[in-house]
Amino acid sequence: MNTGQFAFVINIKNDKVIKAFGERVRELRKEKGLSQEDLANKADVPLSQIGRIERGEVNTTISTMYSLATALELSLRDLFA
Amino acid sequence: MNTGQFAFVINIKNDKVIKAFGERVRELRKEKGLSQEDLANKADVPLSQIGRIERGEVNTTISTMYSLATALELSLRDLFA
DNA sequence: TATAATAGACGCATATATGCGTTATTTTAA
DNA sequence: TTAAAATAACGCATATATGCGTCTATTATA
Repeated sequence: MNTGQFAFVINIKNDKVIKAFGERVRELRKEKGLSQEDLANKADVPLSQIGRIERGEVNTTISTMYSLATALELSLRDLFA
Repeated sequence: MNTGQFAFVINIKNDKVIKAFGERVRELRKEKGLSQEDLANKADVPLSQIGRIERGEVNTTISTMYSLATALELSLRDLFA
């Protein structure tokens, strides 16, 4: 009958770090008074990607991190608490 | 006749940051007196990947960066000069 | 030298980040 | 409560990071 519920969990490795990074980006973005769209435009990173990053859904690359840091007027170092 | 030479350049975006990161990893690894293989084992990152990272050939993810930082007994923050 | 240790350089498969677009949901303000 | 703004959540294509293995080249040491 197959009426059950299903859940899938993928990509567990260092998952807490990824979540924490997303929260940090969100926090920094708000401190600067930017919307996700503002940040997307400034950093030249797609809006949908900003969302995925902040929700901790993706394992962001250093290149994207650098684009975000620059848009937030921070050093790469300061992206990390 | 097509006897010329060809060269391909890919993935230019933030390329200097990627190079600088590789150099930083190499420097920190040597400071700790570790071979690439030592670091690969400690961080549970494939040896070939350590090489690619140090040579600036790959756009490393935060998850891998965290594994490296931990193996080097550093914070993620300190992976950046 | 030679030998070992280390690093570089491939090739290949798989997983997934990115990039772009669209629609739904939630939040904020009027 | 309604409209607008912001964010979430999809779908899909493409590029590429990772993971694993193997082989070559370089460097250090006996």
